[in-house]
Formats: sequence, structure tokens, C-alpha cells
Amino acid sequence: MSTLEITKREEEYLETMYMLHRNKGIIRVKDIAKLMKVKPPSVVDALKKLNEKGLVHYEKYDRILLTEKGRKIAEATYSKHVLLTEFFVEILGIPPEIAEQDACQFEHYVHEITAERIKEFAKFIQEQCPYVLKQFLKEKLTEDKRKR
Amino acid sequence: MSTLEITKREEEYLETMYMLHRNKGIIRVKDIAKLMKVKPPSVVDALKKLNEKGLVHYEKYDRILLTEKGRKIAEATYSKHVLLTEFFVEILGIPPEIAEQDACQFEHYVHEITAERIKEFAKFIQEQCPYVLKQFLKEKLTEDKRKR
DNA sequence: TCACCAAATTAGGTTAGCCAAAAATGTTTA
DNA sequence: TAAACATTTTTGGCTAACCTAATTTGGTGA
Repeated sequence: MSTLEITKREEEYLETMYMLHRNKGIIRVKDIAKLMKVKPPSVVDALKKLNEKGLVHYEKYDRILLTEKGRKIAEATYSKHVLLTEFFVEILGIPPEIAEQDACQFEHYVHEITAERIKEFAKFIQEQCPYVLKQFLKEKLTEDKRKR
Repeated sequence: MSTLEITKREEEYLETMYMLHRNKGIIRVKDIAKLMKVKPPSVVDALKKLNEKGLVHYEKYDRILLTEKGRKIAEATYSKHVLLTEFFVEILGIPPEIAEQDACQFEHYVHEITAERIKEFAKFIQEQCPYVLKQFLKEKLTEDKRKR
């Protein structure tokens, strides 16, 4: 319940749990471990800490749930993830897999102001010079294909 | 001399030393500590490890230098730093201080492909629709001022 | 030149995060 | 319903990175 700071890694655990809850309805140690590329004992460690911080409801062998507070953090992170991925793919024309990797890191650091501005910029460009943007993406897509 | 992996934090130490070398000519434990916001003993720990990995020349009480290998890594990181900061400021119109903070994190993760594409995109937009870009920046600058 | 001060280093200790192996619990199936 | 299997948890131990306090070294001014 404390107001301790949250680490980048903890934010990643929260986001993973949030996605599992959305996709499968149930959050399992095993599945968290798989997505986070760690072993189950590491997940248990993390769950205990997050429980202490009031971000998840965790009691051993019981079902795992995010608290209201944990869910809010996860949602905020997830929405930055989506925003960044879209920007990388739709504006810069980065291959989705790479965009995903970059977003996955940057989402934990990006300033609110920067995130907001990226969103506004994307909208502005798409509205004000859609043709130029399409030209850029087409050019880059062609180059990327040639490289393969 | 080993081919061990380099951590994000080590990359930060290298970059800091690189900047100190450029700006002051000499690299001091005290100055690294100040810039990295850590205490001197932490710097010494880091120097020992980086020395082991062949990235700095370090012998106690002696002058500190980056090796060729260390310098190359630092330069690569630094150039991403510059690129990202410029993009955030000149294209998105983010306040320099915030742009700096974001760049400082993202530089350690950003994929080569993404970095390159950001550079190309900035050039493209500046050449193809400079007026639209100026309009966006002006608009945002006005909004930012109003908020203060 | 030597005593003093600043800088660097060592010693010893903390925390976050990870793991393998073993133990405990939960679930399923014969 | 009890054995077998799967999942979770505990135990004990590791590394990276940080710190404070104490010590050592290097340079400087009287």
C-alpha cells in the first residue's frame, strides 16, 4: 500500500499482467514468466514486491489480480506502447517487429509531454501532408524490400 | 579485453567519459561521479569493470582514458543522443530540457534502423514540407507559452 | 620539504533482480 | 480417491550497482 517508487522492471511486470488479463482473462505465473523471459521464481519475487506496494492482489496459490492502482499504471504504460508503435510504423515506416522492440523500451521512459507531442505530430502530418507522407513510406518500403 | 556484453549503465559511463574528454581534456573520477549522479566509489567500481572489458585504460591513481573500443561505443551512443535530441526539438518542438532527458534514455535502446529512419524522416520533412513543419512548431510553441 | 587538503581507493554492506534445485500445493485422470 | 503430473513456492545463492566510512595517495603552499 506504500507509496514507494516503481522500477522499470515492475512496470513491465504490471503491463504483462494487464495484457494477460485482457487476452486470457486469467493471470498465471507460468505465462508471466514466458512473456517476460524469466523463470517462475523471479515472477514470484516480483509478485510479492508488487503486492507490498499495493499494485497487485497476491496470496500464494491464489488467483492473481491487479489492483486499481496497478491497473492504472499498466494502462498508462500500455497506451504509450501502442502510441509509440503506431508512430514508428505509420509515420516512420519501421518494420513492425523492430517498432515493437523500440516501443517496448521507450514506453517506460518517454516523458508525458513527448508522448502527447508525438500523437499530435502524427495527426498533424497525416492531415496536412498525407501525400508527402505516403511518398516517404513508399520510398522506404521499396528500399527495405530491395535489401532483402 | 573479453567480449562480454556491455550493460546500459556501462554505456552511460563510457558516454560520460567521452564527453569529459572532449570538453575538459581530462577524465576525473570526481567529474564522472558528478555527471552520473553517483558517489566516487561507484565510479571506481565501474572503471574496474570497464578496464576488465578492455573499454578503458585504468590503473589506480593514474590518468583515465577510453580505449579505441570504448571510444567507438561512446561515439556511437553519443551520436544517437545528438540525433534524437535534434529530432525531438526541431521536428516535434519538445522543450530542450525534456528532449535531452528522453534522448538520454532512448539512445541506449533505439535500434540502428530506427535511428537511421528518424534521421531520414527529419531530412525529408524539412525539405518536402518546411512550411507545414514551421506551422506545427509555431502552434506548439504558442501553446507551450500559454501554459506558463 | 613536509604538512595538509583534496581526490581516489578500499572495505564492507545494501537492494533489485535473476536462477537452479527442492519442496509444497493444486489438478487431473485412471 | 489416490497416484501422477503440473504449477507454484521456498531456499539459498549469484551479479550489477549503489552507498558510507575509513584509508591511502598526490599535489600544493607555507
